[in-house]
Amino acid sequence: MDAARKAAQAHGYNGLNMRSLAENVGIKSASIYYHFQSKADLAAAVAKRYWEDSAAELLALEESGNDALACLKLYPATFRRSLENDNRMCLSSYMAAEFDDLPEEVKAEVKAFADVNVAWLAKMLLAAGKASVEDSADRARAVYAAVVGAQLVARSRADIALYDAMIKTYRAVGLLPA
Amino acid sequence: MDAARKAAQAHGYNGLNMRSLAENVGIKSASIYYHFQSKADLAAAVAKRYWEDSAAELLALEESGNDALACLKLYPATFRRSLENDNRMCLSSYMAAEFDDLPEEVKAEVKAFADVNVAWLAKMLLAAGKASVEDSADRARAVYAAVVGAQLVARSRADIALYDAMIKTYRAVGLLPA
DNA sequence: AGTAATCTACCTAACATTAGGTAGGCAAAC
DNA sequence: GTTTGCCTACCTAATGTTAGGTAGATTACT
Repeated sequence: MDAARKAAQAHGYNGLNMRSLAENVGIKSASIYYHFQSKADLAAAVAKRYWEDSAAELLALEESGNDALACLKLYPATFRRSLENDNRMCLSSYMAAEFDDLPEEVKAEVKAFADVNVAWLAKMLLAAGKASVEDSADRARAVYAAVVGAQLVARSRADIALYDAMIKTYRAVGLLPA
Repeated sequence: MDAARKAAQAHGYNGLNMRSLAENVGIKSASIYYHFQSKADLAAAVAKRYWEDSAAELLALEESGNDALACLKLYPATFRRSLENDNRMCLSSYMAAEFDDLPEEVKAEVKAFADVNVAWLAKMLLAAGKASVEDSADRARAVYAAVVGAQLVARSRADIALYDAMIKTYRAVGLLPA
């Protein structure tokens, strides 16, 4: 599943390949079917674990003694790590592009990732006094989309500095707390 | 090429398929190879026309009597149109996700689209007094990334209202002129 | 304790389908 | 009469997936 996640973060659902995945893990592709019913099933499991890990990471951040403002400042780093990891991108972002061609079961998990992130951001924005109860959800979605976009653009140039520059600008204009 | 563009906007380079493309146009897939040497060649041509059309559209906007500020206000509408068109997305954004697996010739055209858009945005931001000479490029890239991200997120929910809400928030925080 | 049954995690070999791509031919247009 | 645009009929490689089998560990039964 870890290898599958990495592959999907680099090549998407469509580019995820049972044979090379198996090869990476050191087994034959047929053996994958002992663990997962289908490629869709595998991808759904991977996407599920992906947002669960993200949720756990965000919760840990929240409970690590950092206040809401500090958490918000650290948020872009979570997306930066994908780029650091061989210029990969967020699994959910890649699959958002492929969305119309995704099996239903995968779609649901992809949505969940965005939901988890937006909900966390909304909570933090509210707690940090950066948004009101009414607009925290909207603000959170905007922040999420902007960060996702920055990652996508930076990836297409394989340039993390570009990501950093965009995040910096988001902060300068007040989309993200400085 | 028009059909290929539409297909690529919905399914990406990887999802672009010579057979169904030919079928859509009413010819056989072999006949495509009379016009284009390869799938990569076709995709490069499509991507090239795509950014050329975008450049022409932005130039037209600029020369239509609108001032820089008005142009900036209209910019998000260009990305909105893709969503209006059967929930498609920007060709360049989709291919930015697929970037590592793209043929060299296609990569170049995908980059060109972003360059054209960022350059235009930088020019407008500067002219509208929304950025200085030093930071107009950075600001432009941030705007571009944010809009791209909003389109990606909205597409994954097939919800244009979501796109509008995010653009509205970008304006509220000052990333885009209100 | 020793044997039988079952489970685990993989294998080889093939399946059907789809992909991009090619060779050569045919008909209309210039 | 050559160029244009398309065709039929393939090819090769790759895809997800299945069938059938196997070595070794685990469990159940006598």
